[in-house]
Amino acid sequence: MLTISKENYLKAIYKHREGENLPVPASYIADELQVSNAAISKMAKTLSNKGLLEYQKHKGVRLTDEGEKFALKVIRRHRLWELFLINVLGLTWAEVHDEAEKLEHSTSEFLINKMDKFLGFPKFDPHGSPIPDRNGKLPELPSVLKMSECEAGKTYRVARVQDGDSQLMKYLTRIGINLNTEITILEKFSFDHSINVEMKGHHYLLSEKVVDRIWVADE
Amino acid sequence: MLTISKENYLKAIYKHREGENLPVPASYIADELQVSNAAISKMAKTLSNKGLLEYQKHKGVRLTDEGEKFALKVIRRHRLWELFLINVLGLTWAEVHDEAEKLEHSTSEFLINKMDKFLGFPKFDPHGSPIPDRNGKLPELPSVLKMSECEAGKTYRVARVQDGDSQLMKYLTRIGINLNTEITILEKFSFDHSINVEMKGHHYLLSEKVVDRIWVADE
DNA sequence: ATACAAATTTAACCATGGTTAAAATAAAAA
DNA sequence: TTTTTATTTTAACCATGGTTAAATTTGTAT
Ligand SMILES: [Mn+2]
Ligand SMILES: [Mn+2]
Ligand SMILES: [Mn+2]
Ligand SMILES: [Mn+2]
Repeated sequence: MLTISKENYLKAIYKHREGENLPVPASYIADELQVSNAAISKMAKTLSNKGLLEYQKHKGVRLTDEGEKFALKVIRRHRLWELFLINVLGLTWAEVHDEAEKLEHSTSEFLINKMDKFLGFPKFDPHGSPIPDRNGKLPELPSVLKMSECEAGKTYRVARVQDGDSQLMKYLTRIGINLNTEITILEKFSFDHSINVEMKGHHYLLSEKVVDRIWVADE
Repeated sequence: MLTISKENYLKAIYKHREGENLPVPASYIADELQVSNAAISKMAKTLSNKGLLEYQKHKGVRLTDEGEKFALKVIRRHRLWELFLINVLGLTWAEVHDEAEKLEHSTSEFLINKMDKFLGFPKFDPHGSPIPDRNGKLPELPSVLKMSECEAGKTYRVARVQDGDSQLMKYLTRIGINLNTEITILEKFSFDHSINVEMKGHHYLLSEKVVDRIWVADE
């Protein structure tokens, strides 16, 4: 069994690339986990000695197959917990991430499989992120694009949002953005990358920070 | 927030006395937490400096009011999790303790209160142990006696069992002992403290180890 | 009262996962 | 190509929560 710290490192590394296995720079991990760069260098060695990372000095780290397996386990637990807390206990979009961040390290394989079954073997979590199955296999991903790359004039459907920032989640809830919400792009402003949209009869000017954290699909 | 270790220490100390606030010997805690006596001495100082324990060398430790408050919070989380896992996910009597032992340290006040409400503010956990409410108040305890102190010839109802040993829990399940099971004491053997009982038409010889971990009430 | 045994505490040590400050390396600019 | 800046690594240090072995205290028998 890995420690909580090690699980968080592997998850952070996986999240950065999510798909392609490109080297992840130390500073990204440091930022994500809120620790110093020095801590990353040290842990990179440790995890690399355990065979979970490929690590060459000054070249960032990459997950080995073994490392990826562990990362996917943690992500599976995280995402199943988020869905479970919403479906069963009625928590909100904005509330589940922080709870899942802790529960993901205290959940046995046995328990998470029970939860998975209870939920009907879901393929996506409440933020639209894919849930690895018990073998670590991800579902086929729908084709999505970042809202910042949308075409003006077209209408899209929200397919995924970046969770983790509960402020952002509250804001989205507040203005009524949820998974599958239909949004029409009215105008894109290149000087600050904000986007003017129409949604349920209302107009909103969404800042760069927001449109960079929402993925949409053709309706 | 306390660390996982500190939460476990406080819980272990509370569990030893469960009611009267008598000093708890170091060796009991060491045994319960599977650490050395030396670790207990050190932690006793630490927790006493934090105002959670009264500690005088060679005289054991006692929880302060503050310490007891924290212990009860951990116990609340533990017992609510056990009930939740049985009621919602269908885990068994024998399975829940170990899961709860980990989840109890990763559950926010917010989440545990949601669970409490979801379960209908239960007063007892699946093993018959009382659940502290959100203010740390315990329900009134039913009058029970240890099975080892029962009278031959009388019939009792199982009111509480000591969880924590999953082997024991499996054994009890195996022979059909559950909360509220009716048991008639046939004969007590003083030479090894075993007891011969009748239950659902079957006879069983229960060892001292077993009868010492079951509490019953008059039917 | 003395000796012995048991329980407890101290001392010295260790692994883990952090920190800050300095050194080294890589990348970007001049 | 040289200089400057940004990133990463190393070094020295620290807190936490463990360990074992030795010393101390307490309780029990003689
Ligand atoms: Mn999340
Ligand atoms: Mn986490
Ligand atoms: Mn339990
Ligand atoms: Mn525990």
